[in-house]
Amino acid sequence: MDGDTRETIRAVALELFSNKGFEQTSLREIAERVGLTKASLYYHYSSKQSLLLAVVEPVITGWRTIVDDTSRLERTSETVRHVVERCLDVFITNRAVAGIFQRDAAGVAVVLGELWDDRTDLGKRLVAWLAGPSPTAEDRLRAIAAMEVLGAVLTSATYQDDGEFTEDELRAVLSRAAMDVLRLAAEPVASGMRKLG
Amino acid sequence: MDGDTRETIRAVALELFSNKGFEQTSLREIAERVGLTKASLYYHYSSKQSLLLAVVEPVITGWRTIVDDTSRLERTSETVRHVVERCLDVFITNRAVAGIFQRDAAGVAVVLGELWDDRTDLGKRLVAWLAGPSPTAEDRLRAIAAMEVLGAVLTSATYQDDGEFTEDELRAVLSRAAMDVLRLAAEPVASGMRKLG
DNA sequence: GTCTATAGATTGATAGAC
DNA sequence: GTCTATCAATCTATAGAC
Repeated sequence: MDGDTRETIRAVALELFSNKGFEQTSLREIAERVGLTKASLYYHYSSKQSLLLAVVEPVITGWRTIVDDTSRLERTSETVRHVVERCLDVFITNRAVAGIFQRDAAGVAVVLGELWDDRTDLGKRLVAWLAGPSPTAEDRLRAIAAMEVLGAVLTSATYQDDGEFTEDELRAVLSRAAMDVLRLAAEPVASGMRKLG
Repeated sequence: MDGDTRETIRAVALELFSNKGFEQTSLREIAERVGLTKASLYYHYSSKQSLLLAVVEPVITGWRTIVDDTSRLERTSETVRHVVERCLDVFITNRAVAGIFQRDAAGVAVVLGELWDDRTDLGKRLVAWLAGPSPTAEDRLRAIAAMEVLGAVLTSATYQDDGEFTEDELRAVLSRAAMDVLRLAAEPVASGMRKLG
């Protein structure tokens, strides 16, 4: 267990970046927490930027996969729900990284450069798909709002002091709420008429 | 027109803080833009923190008023809609300040200290009211998600490259979307049965 | 692989002349 | 009220011994 050090550094960096923000976290602080000196970090990562990349890049890559898959799908009530749930899973699984983007967007954008623009473009593509073909302004705004709903995965912790929501609650409630925003909620069976549009 | 300088500084700071983030904006940069030296800024504002306060405090105070007013209201479909719309107005009117909170939360939280905690508490109180009395986990999560929907006022600009949404579109669409998330959407008249719960 | 020591740059803030 | 000059702190990053 020796290439372990590199991974330990990455884990500590992820935690600190996520809790305090990227710019607010110094390499000195990371080094202390790992039990090394600042200089030793540079043996494992050539710069603070490369450390951020190690933390962030795999998540963006995964995100890209989802968006690419999505663009090949026809947009129906079922596929939208499927995509929404897949996005939720990414948000839940990668809460920490998503938290970096959310809490320190300003600081991170500068350092990530093109990769940040990539991330933005992926968001745009996803929203465009969610909004459907030849969307009205309302369709596009609701697609954006639906993505915001998924972001509640991250902010929910702020509003709860006594324990968090379970992952199942987040998944179940937020996917339904997002579908509501997109006006694709399943018709309640009791009220008759299964298909209406 | 001489106390103007102080106001000019504030305006420039607001713009830069909002676009680049608080920590990412140096006093040197603000001074250059205003046409002064760094040292001269300190004649008008005693510190970078006090400059941030001048930008941010009035908005938080306004926000507090809304939340205080709200807690005195009984929660009905109509009052919820009213509160949602009032929140939307604050978001729209103070887009720039809200953008500071959203894009550089990490950097701003440290400097604002107790005032940041105040802001957080106001958010919690509003969400608690929106969730209604003795709420389930779903009620609380949906209240949080509804607030996120209002945040689309800020992010919508990111997703649009060709022109922005009008304020009227933001107001109309996002208030309806938030009500959908809260499951308080007006019953469509055509489907009969006005009151169901 | 880890260390000490330090370079080089930037920042928030102050002193004091005008 | 604005300036020049400077301080002290902090940060990323590098050099070189072990």
